[in-house]
Amino acid sequence: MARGKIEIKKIENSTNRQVTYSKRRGGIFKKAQELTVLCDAQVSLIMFSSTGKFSAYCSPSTTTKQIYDKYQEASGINLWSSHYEKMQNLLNKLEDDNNKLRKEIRQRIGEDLSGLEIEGLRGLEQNLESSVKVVRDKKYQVISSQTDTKRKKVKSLEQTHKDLGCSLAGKDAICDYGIAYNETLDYKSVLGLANDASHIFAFRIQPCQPNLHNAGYGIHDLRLA
Amino acid sequence: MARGKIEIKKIENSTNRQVTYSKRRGGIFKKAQELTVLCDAQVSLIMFSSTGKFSAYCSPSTTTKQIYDKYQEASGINLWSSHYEKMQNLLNKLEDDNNKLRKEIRQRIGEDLSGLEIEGLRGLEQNLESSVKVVRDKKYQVISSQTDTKRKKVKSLEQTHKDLGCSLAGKDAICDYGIAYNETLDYKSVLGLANDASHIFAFRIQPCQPNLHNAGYGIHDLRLA
DNA sequence: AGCTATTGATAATG
DNA sequence: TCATTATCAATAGCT
Repeated sequence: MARGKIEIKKIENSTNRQVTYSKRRGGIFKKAQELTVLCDAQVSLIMFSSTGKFSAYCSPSTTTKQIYDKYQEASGINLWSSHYEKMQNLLNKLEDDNNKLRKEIRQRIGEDLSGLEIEGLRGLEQNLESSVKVVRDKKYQVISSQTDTKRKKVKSLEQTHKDLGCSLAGKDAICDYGIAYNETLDYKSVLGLANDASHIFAFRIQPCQPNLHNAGYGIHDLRLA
Repeated sequence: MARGKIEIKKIENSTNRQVTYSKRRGGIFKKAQELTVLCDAQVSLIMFSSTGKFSAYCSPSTTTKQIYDKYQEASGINLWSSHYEKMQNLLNKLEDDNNKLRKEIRQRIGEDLSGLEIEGLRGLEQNLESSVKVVRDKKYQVISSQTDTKRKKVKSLEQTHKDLGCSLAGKDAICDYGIAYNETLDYKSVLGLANDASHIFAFRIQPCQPNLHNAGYGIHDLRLA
């Protein structure tokens, strides 16, 4: 040191602290580099200032990662195990969940029933029947809601027409609206002639023909983990 | 330095090199410690001598692992990226799959139908009906197989009885066997009075009463990712 | 950033 | 390895 020695304790003046940090950082880096050359050593030096600025030195013959890997071996302190193990556990859990979910779906679509006894089959059957009922009810609900909407729209149009005084031959006009109404309500969907949205379900299957199942597995292959 | 300056190049004399290493190592550690205190810095210093001896310093306010983690962030060099990223990707994919599977199951049990249009509902309904049919067929198959087995067993027992010459009043004996047969065949399961195996399915639900669904979610909570 | 008086580090030696 | 010490290097305080 110079111009008087200093006590080794935190420099409270922030500017002085920063200046000293810069100077001494340079000094240590130089020392590290000299040690590397003079003594054929491998050095890794990482530092963060009080403001969070980071600097690092590493001997040219190696890398920071290598030094830390060697450090782990030498010290017996495993730097990654906690992270790694956590991830591994989470991974295993997710894979396990996934398999259970896939198996459940497979049973729900009528595959892989061999593991089930009579009680299980009964339970599954009842369960599926309940589900069908819910879906069917929902479907009817949607249909009737759609029908209502269209009907109201037609009525509203009729009213508008009347209000405008556009008097065509009354009977024919109503007849036309009737046709419009029927065309607007999507016949195909009500009658089930189209099934365009079935891609939502991964399984567009014929459960009695297992060899055909794969065709519809767009999203998940239930056989893989 | 002292008693004459030295050139910064590898010290060839091995003993001198070792001595210098020891001295300078102490010097750097002292400098690191001083920097830590004076400037409130965080320092990690790891070094290996040419003979493989390792020494390390770390600021008391932190750990080598923390410094290393910070170093990775600051430098942008992810030192375990190869392992870590692969795992992270796999993890994300599994979580994604998981969510899709859960959603699919939720729809298959009649929950979460709000996202489906009329076409989707039709598809799901048909799909579920197919599944019910498969399960029902399988159930009947199991039942009849069980029945056959029992029937054969009874016949075999009758035969044994005859062969042993244990002649009770013929008619009564047959009647008794009949009762035994009926008792052995699990009535409860055939009639659906018991449902013991339904724990296989996460959902023992009444789909029309969503507030009751949770009760049966033994394995997976489908609402969580 | 430079400067320099002063202290600290250390090479050579015992 | 340890201590000594003559030198050189690092740097605190100042500009």
